[in-house]
Amino acid sequence: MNNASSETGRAGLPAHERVYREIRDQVLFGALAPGEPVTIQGLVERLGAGMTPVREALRRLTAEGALHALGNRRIVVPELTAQHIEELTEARLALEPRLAYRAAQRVDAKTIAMLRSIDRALDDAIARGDVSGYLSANHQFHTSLNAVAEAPIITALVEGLWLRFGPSMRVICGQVGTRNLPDRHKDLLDAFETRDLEAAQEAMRADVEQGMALIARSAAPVTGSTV
Amino acid sequence: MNNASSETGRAGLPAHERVYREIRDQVLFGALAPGEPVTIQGLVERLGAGMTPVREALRRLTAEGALHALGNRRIVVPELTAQHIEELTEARLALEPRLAYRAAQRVDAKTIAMLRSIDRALDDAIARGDVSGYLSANHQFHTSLNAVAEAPIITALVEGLWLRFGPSMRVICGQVGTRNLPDRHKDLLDAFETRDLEAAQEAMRADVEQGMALIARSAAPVTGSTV
DNA sequence: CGACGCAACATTTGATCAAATCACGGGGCA
DNA sequence: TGCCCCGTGATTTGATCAAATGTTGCGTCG
Repeated sequence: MNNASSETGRAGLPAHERVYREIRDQVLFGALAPGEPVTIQGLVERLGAGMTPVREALRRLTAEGALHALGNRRIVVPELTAQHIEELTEARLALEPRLAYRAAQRVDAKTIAMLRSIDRALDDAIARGDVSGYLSANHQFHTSLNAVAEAPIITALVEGLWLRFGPSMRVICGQVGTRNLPDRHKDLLDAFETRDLEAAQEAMRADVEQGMALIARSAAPVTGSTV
Repeated sequence: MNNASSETGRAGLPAHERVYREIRDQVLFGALAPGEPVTIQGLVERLGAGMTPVREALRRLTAEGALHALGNRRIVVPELTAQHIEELTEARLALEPRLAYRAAQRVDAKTIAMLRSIDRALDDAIARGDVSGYLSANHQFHTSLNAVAEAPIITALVEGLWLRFGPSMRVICGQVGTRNLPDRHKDLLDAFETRDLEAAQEAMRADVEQGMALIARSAAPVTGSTV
C-alpha cells in the first residue's frame, strides 16, 4: 500500500514493469497519437513514477518499435509510412497464419468457447460504435489465440508488430468508424472446431490482409492532428 | 575525452548505447555461455560504466530475447530447449528467405563483390579453424545482406532471432569444429548475379535449415558444463 | 540573416532501500 | 552416532530515487 496510483490490477509488480505496461497499453489503444513527442519528465508526472523506471520502460518500448527514438535523443510515437505498412503486412502474413495453424492443432473446446465469447464482445463493440472496445477486444482475441499456439518466441514477435501499428489503428478507426472493420474470426473459429488447419491459416491470412489493407488505404501523412 | 575504455570505434555514442552493443556482441560471439548468470554490478565493473546505462542495456536485451529474466529478478543467458530451436527455425524460415528475395531484387554489382569478399573471409576462417572469425564473418554476411533488402522492421526481427541462438552457436562450433558448417552463400551469390529471386530465396531457406539442423542436433540439455 | 543566450530536456552518477540467495548451525530421524 | 532437513542471519544483488552535468533546440537581438 505504498502506491497511490489507479488500482488497475498491477499491484506487486516492479515499478518499471508497471510503467512499461501502462505506456504499452496507451500505445496499443491509441491514447498516444502518431507523431506525438514522448518526454521522460512528462511521463514521470503523469504516471507518478520515478525517473529510472520510466527510462527503462521507454528504452524497452523503443527496442520493440512501439516508440521511435530520433537521433536527437528525442522520442516520438512513430508515424507509419507506406513502406512501413507494406513491411508490416509482409511480416504479419509470414507469421500470424502460422500461429493460427499451430493454434488449430492445439485448441480445445473450452478455449474455443472463450474465443467465441470475446468475439461476441467484439461484435457488440462494433454495433455500439465503440472504437476502444473494438480495439481492446480484437487485441484480446488475437492474444488469447496466440497463447494457444504455444510459440512464445513467434508470439513475442507478433506482439511487437501489433505495437507498431496500434496508434495508426486508432486513428483509422476514428476516421472510418466501426463499420467495415475486419472480422474473419467466425471463419477462424469454425476452422478450429473442424480442426481444419489449412482453413484456420487461410482465415488468419485473410484477416491480416483485410486489416492491413484498411490501414494502408487510410494512411495519410497526418502530422499534427487534433489530439 | 572523458572515457578511458577501449577504443573500439564507439566514440560519441551515449553510454547506454555503447554498453548495449558491447554486451550484444558478447552474446552474439559467444563470450557469454548459455546458462551463465549476468549481474549488473559485474558488468559495471567489467565495462567501466555506470549502473543506469548497464541497467537500460540489460532491459533492452531481455526485451529482445538475447537475455532471459528469471522471476527472481536475476538475469541469465538463455539455454535453448528443443522447443525453442523448433520455433526459431520456423520463424527464421518464415522471414529470412523473404529478405533474400527482397535483397535479390535490389542488389547491385558492388554489393555482390563486397558480399563475396566477406564470404572469402568466412572460408578462410573455416580453413583456419577460427570459430570466432567464422561467427563474426557469418553474421556480417547476413547483416550486409539484410541491409540490401531495405526492410528495417523485418531485419530487426531477424536480428533479434540471431541474438537468441548466438550463444548456442558458439557452443556448437566448439563441439563440432569448423568442419561441416553451413555455407549456402555461394548459391545465394550466384542467384544474386543472375537476378534469380526464387533461387535466392531457396538458397537462404537451405542455409537456415542447415544451420538450425546443426544446432538441433547438438542441442544437449547441458546444464553445468565446464566453462 | 547569423550569432548569442536561455530554457527544457536527456544523461549520468552516486547513494540508499528492499529483496533474495547462500551458508551455517541446531534439531530431528534413521 | 551419522545424516538430512529446516530456520536464521549475513551478504550479495537489484530497484529506486534525487541531484549534478552536458546537450539540444529555439527565441531573440545585433
